[in-house]
Amino acid sequence: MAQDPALAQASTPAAGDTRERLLDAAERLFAENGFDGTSMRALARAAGTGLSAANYHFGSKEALLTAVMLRRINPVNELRLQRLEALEARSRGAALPVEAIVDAYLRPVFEIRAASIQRDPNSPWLAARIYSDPSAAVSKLKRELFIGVQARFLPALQRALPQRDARDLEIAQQLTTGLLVHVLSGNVSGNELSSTDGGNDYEPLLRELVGFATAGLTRGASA
Amino acid sequence: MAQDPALAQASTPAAGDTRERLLDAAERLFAENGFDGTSMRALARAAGTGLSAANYHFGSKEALLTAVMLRRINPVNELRLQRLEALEARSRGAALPVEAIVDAYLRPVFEIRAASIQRDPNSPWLAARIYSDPSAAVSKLKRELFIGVQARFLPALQRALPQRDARDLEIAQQLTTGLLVHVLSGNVSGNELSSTDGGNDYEPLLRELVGFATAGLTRGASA
DNA sequence: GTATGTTTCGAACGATCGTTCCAATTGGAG
DNA sequence: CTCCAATTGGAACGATCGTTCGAAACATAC
Repeated sequence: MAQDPALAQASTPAAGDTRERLLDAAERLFAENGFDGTSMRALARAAGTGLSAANYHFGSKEALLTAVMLRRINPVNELRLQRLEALEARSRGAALPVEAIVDAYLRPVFEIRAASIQRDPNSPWLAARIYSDPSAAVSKLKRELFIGVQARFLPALQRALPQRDARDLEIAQQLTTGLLVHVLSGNVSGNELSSTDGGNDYEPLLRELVGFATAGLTRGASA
Repeated sequence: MAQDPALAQASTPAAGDTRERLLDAAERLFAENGFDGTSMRALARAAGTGLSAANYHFGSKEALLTAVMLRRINPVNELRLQRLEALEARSRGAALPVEAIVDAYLRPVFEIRAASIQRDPNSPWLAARIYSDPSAAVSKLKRELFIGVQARFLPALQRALPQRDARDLEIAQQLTTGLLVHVLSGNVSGNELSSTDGGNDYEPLLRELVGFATAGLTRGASA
């Protein structure tokens, strides 16, 4: 049956973005119901595709999870490192302010989310909630994605706080990550990371977060 | 077939502690693999019981989860409130040191775990890891169990830090809970909450935790 | 002894899981 | 047009899920 071309195009919706729609749906559902709590069927239905499309594009549920996490985390980590390097380039070897390091570590998460929301107000951004998923598949990925950046930021913190015990400082750094995860998991009230204001209303929360972490890292040492 | 009485008794192991063994196994498995990632069959096998025993004692998987969490959290919350009241009774209306409030909030978790380990070195203590479970069943319980105690501690913090904005202070309090959850989730290296030293080696980690949280809560205000 | 209520177990139920297979459809290249 | 590779949807697979059921095994009171 001869169809209107525009309609025919709609029958294969938006031409090959099935893969992206699957990623979006997976991100949202994994975040809301966890990895084990999300079925491939619910995922395919949310993406508006058939069940086998997900397995065709990603091979398995676990591979889909990996793709979801990498898509969100890689830009964040790149921006983090870029900020840190910019700070170091400007300071010419001198120790950086702790608050600047913390800001370079935390802010990119919110910035990239805001950019994502401005592109699409309905863009899911619950990826970080996945980090608290106890599923074995998640735990494996989690470490790999966090450890690289943390290892890069730790020396900067040590140079900024030479008087603090290196071991304690490492713990404090991991606690900072804990703060971030807790916020992004939605466990902090007032965490309206919604689309109002184009996702740019994160500043008060981020400020509290940076201040809290900076204070915790510094601790008695000269700020 | 006539059996040795001791052997016959062993066939019904330890006489009716099936319920407790189910709770222990559930706590361990829920913490390791999440709520959705733990099957009733794996749970029964770990407890050394039949599959239907769990449903007989608890009625459903979700009810079992509730029982697991209540068993661990109630003693902790009671001890928390008891400590806070003791502090207030001694100060006779004066504002409490922030660090003392934070200590009263965080320390009971580690103390009760240490006591639990001394009773049974193999005692599971991963209950708090459940808090990071994104399962819907967990989320529902979580708020109820946390909110009561937080609401009791917040006024004490506000009296101790009257110069801080009440709203920011509430966020900071929730961030403190985030620190605790992150530590108990095993995401902080050096978190060897193992049975060595009878579980009493938590002091360095707890000290870092209290110090971090206190600094974050206080922030610029006079300590 | 019998009777009663509690506890445990193994089998089975229907539902849903992740994955696989196959036919149908699509979009270009020759 | 034909042909080919990429993509999609629907049916089906075996496995496992939470739960239910009925028959044994148990302790206890009479």
